[in-house]
Amino acid sequence: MISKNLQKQVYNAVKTVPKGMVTTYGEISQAIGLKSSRLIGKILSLNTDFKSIPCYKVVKSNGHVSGYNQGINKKIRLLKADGITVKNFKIVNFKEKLFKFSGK
DNA sequence: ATATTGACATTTA
DNA sequence: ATAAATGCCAATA
Repeated sequence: MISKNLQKQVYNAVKTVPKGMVTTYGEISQAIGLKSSRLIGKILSLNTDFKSIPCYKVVKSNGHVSGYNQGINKKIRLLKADGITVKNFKIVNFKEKLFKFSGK
């Protein structure tokens, strides 16, 4: 189990991502103050509470969409709904869609 | 204390 | 391009 405090930090970070933007596990981990992306994936997997946490905005650093308990297909669909173009499980213009917390 | 695992990232070859 | 190795944090056995 992950400390709820960690989860809370992850949720906060994900919610900070503006519409039409996505983020990566690495960015979130940095935003939390860690350097490991694995924690993020695990925490999100424990919750997958897409009602409150838009974890569909979280993708891999290379722009490849992965990880979604509800189904990767669903995640892509949600991304498209946010204005993100996904092509063959990859985000188009990923760099332009990537939102960096880097900072505060 | 160590070993394993997890929706991963980065570097090197 | 892919494959292998290393790093990293937290929880569990």
